[in-house]
Amino acid sequence: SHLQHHQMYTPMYTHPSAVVNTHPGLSPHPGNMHQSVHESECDPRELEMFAERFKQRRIKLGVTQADVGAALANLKIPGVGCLSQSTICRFESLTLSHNNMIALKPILHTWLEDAEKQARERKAELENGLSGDKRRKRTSIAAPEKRSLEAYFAVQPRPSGEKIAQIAEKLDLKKNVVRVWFCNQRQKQKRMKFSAIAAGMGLGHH
DNA sequence: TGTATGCAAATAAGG
DNA sequence: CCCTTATTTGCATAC
Repeated sequence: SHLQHHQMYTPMYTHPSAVVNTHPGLSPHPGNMHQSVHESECDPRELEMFAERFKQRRIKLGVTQADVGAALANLKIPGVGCLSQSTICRFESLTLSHNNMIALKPILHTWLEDAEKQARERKAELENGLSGDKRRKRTSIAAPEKRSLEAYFAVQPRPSGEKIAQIAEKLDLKKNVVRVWFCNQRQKQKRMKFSAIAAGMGLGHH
């Protein structure tokens, strides 16, 4: 239960095979992929090379990270929609978790092949009506609302569903947004408590 | 103007 | 349906 360890994909010195799992004794389960397919492609080295080559080829195509992210939706792969510029950027710089890198690799690989193929065919006709695809939306909670939520949290960190609905209405936010906010706030609280303890143990700095 | 990044929403998966 | 824990992304905004 180590929170906040968003173990980034560390390019160097990672053993080719001893990765993937965050918890030695717990369930691995990234969905339920059959890791038997091709494990050679999980090699950090291989990923590092792919990411670099991907960027080179992308630039050669004259496409931006944002373009790639948006274009992924046109690929129409089952569970794949578009991604943000941020994510593409992080993939190229290997600042995503190792598992995340592995999950995204085949998708970006497909896009690259497709894009180069089209470029070859001078198929100059971009985006048509297109993609009824969904991108994960991120709500931006304004400062005033955030302050109110913090005030509610201070008095009651775990409001009932009823209370949450009430707060949501008062702040003009979706109930689910408020519910998730409280969940995330609880996680944050826990992280803070941990780092505070760590600091108290002298593991911190100062 | 494209690219990084910090902070933290949204999701996944087991209860 | 909601929670927790672990993770995956995206908005905003700094380079």
